[in-house]
Amino acid sequence: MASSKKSVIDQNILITYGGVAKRYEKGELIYQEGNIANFFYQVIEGKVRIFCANDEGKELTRYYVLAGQTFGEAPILTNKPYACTAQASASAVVIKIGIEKLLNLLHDFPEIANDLLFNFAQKLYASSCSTQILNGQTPEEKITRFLTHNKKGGENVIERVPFTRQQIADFTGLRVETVIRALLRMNEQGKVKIINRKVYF
Amino acid sequence: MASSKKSVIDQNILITYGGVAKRYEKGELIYQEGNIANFFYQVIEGKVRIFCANDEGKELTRYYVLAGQTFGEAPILTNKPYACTAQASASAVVIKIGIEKLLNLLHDFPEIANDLLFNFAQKLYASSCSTQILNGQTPEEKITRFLTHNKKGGENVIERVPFTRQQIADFTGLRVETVIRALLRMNEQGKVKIINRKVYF
DNA sequence: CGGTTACTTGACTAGCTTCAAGCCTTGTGG
DNA sequence: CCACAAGGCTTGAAGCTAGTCAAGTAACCG
Repeated sequence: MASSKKSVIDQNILITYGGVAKRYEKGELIYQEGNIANFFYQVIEGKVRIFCANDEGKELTRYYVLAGQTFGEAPILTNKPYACTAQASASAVVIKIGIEKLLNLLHDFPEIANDLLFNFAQKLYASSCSTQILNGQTPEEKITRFLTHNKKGGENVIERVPFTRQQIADFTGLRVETVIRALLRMNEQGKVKIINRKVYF
Repeated sequence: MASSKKSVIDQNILITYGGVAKRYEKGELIYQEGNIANFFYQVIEGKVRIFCANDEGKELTRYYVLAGQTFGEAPILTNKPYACTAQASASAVVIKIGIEKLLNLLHDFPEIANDLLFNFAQKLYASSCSTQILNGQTPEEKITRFLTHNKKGGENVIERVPFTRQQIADFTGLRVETVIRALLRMNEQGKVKIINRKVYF
């Protein structure tokens, strides 16, 4: 089995140092907000959604973790309870590894620690961006920021938005109806294009 | 000059590798949202406020950086424009160092890279917490989360809240009046104590 | 073709923001 | 020691708008 070049940490190395793979079915929770953090995770297959819930149970999507990417790092390294909940958003396989084992691994492979540093920097940056989204005053502003941050192409490229209105709502903290009405206004103003219910930005 | 034990990176090492110290007066901007990221910063003295502004100019405080702590790391390591603005919230001295010089430093001092990893983990965690604050539905919920995250003592300790109502507003994205009215309700409900205009939680 | 999911629309409401005005507290200078 | 300025805090009234609820319609998928 060739190691995946895209993984933050080579999965064979994770296994060698005591990592354990496990499959989670769609909707299953991997850990919950408030739980004591015991493991560091890396996705092998599928997709994991990280979200936090407020008192009324409304879930705000923080981000999705794809194959090769890690999650649950911050709480385990800072010895804090998880601040978010991790849920398999489709059938997923993840490797989990305890803190001591991870530290052994990082000790033996300093270049992985270095990779992790850059990886953390990316997450920090993404986190700043999502704060910007939530700081927007109007739904239009929040949605525009969200769409901008998630553009693959450059500024002048118009591309199909790969999110449902519900997903946009979950990322921006708005309600579906609000997202729909805001997108309609933005369509009239030419800020987005809606063709056959598909959104282009 | 003895090196400060509390600094993320020993300031003498920073200087040796080409870091430059500079003083900023109260209110002065160190870098602005959208600027190209050129430097990594560490505070020597004073306090720096990191905030992001929305289209209407309303500023959301992300966090304050105290002496010994770093800021501006994520954008420079990911080669992105700054997502926030950094402003001296009191007269402050900061050291700035370019990316190549920093990478040389990290290469020569792997243990500093390791410290930085834990430092990043703490920032990521703090970032998750501030997202939770913004995800709160009601002002009460936002304020409670903010106060909880900023408690020094344990759950059962009641202590003076070291923030003005305006500062709480800037952290939670609310308006002063809303914070005042929410705190009054929370006082009636026994969730906080207001004695002589000082808030205890 | 039938069931499920995604999207849409309208009416109503709650509550945060805004604007305006005034009060209290603290620190400073004469 | 007092007067005053400045910043922080408080209050009230009014309006806007996102949230909520309810009832649909359209697209997708097996």
